[in-house]
Amino acid sequence: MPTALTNPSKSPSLAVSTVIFTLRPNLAGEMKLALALVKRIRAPFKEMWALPGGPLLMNEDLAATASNNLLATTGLHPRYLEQLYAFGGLDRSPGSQTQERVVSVVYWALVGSEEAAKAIDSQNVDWFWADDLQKLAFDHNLVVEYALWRLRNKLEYSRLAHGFLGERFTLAQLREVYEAVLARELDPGNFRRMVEANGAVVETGERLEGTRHRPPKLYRYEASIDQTDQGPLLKQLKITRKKKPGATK
Amino acid sequence: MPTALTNPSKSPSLAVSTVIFTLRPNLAGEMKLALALVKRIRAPFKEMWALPGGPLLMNEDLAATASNNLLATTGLHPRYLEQLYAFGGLDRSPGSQTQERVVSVVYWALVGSEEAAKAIDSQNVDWFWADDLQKLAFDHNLVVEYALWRLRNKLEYSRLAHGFLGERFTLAQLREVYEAVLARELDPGNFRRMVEANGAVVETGERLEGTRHRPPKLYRYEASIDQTDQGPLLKQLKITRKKKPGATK
DNA sequence: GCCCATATAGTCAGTTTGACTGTAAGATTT
DNA sequence: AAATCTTACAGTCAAACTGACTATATGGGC
Repeated sequence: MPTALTNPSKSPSLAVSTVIFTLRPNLAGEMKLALALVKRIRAPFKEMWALPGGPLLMNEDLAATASNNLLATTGLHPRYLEQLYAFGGLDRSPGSQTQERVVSVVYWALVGSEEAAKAIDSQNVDWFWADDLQKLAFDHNLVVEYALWRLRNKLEYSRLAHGFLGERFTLAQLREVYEAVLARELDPGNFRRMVEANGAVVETGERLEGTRHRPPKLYRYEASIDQTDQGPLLKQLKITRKKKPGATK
Repeated sequence: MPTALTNPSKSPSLAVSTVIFTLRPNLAGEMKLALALVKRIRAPFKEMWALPGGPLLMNEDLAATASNNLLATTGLHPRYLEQLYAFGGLDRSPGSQTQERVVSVVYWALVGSEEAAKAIDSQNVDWFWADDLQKLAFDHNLVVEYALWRLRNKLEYSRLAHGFLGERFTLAQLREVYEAVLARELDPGNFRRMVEANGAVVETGERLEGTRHRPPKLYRYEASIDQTDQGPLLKQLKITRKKKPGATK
């Protein structure tokens, strides 16, 4: 029987994995960035933690596969989903000479904090702090590191934070998201100035009552300003909403 | 015989395509951004121009496939090569119900101007201006648009321009690259200030002789500063670099 | 009422950015 | 050889931006 390398006419198979981020309060009550991992139940890397994923099916979009996978493992729907990278090295799995070679298209996703809290309920799925990660299966440490880097870079010039928050939020809550993702404190005044200058966040007119201090205003994202910064790729999605037959790109 | 959609257990096959950029002088002698396309010789989209590409072989890296493909079609070696995106929609090819579904991992590459000039010599391969593109096969117009967007965004905070230039170059030549890629004019003084502040470009001590005006200094890229900005992905290749340059005078 | 905690507003200096002006030096023209 | 042309290179100025900081506002708890 020919091994993978002696049969180069056969194409490697495709899988889709997802780095699922959320914010969770730690023991001290601070919001920290966490991600969902699943425990492998078979070789290779049996018993180690890994990113959730699965094969790409013939009748499913890449993004749909990621989304469905996310739903299957965590029971959640992503608030944000973006392709990260396609990993296709020859040595991604140990003993790859005799095994199937797999190319993984990795997505990264954000899920809301409240949903995430009550979501996972399985021995083999759990949340882990993003900044203090053990050795994971395959090349998943590198994958996570890259996803973290992308998340932190994109946060600045997009409305990514919305993926962690509800519809209405105070500036302090928004700042808390930024602080958790960037893993450093931000000056409240300067943060307010930055957000107001951006213009993507507007007042709702309401205030959050019930605090033991001055009630802060509630804000929301201005829907018309969608600067998620994927460049021309968003055209893909918007155009698919059009009617089916004979449509031109 | 089951078609693709009725046999979802089979995984889609994998291809690698590449957007190959170079700079070429137009009729007026100005450097403009161009890209290499190949003419399709069979259906679908027969006779239309498309991005060069081919299937992913079992014993080749994703990047190696892109690089080899580039060499096969243009006879050139890339000066820069980076993964762009994995395109895997269900409707990428017309009549996809009865055909193989293909997921394309797309790379984008830079090749030097001089090499590019004497490279392509085939009826079915040619250079096209990036800013004035006809309708291409498949979803390749979208792919090119995205590659263009990435190139323009990355140019600012990396040493991408090196991919178009020789080892030694004047600031005017470097500025010409920027102007061609960004498709707008830049102030020479401010450009010089920006480059000097960055620190990745240093004087060689030589000057370019033979011009009909004051001879400009020749510069080169400082090899130690490699800020191509792929985040942690570079660790894959080489274990180097830790700090960002940051401070400026 | 007073105090406390946070919201919100404003200040200030250092840095960056775009537009612009001035001077240097080799080649070409007269 | 002097005038002139063209680009290299240097410097100025104001507006915008940034990080650090101070001051005031306003509810709840006492």
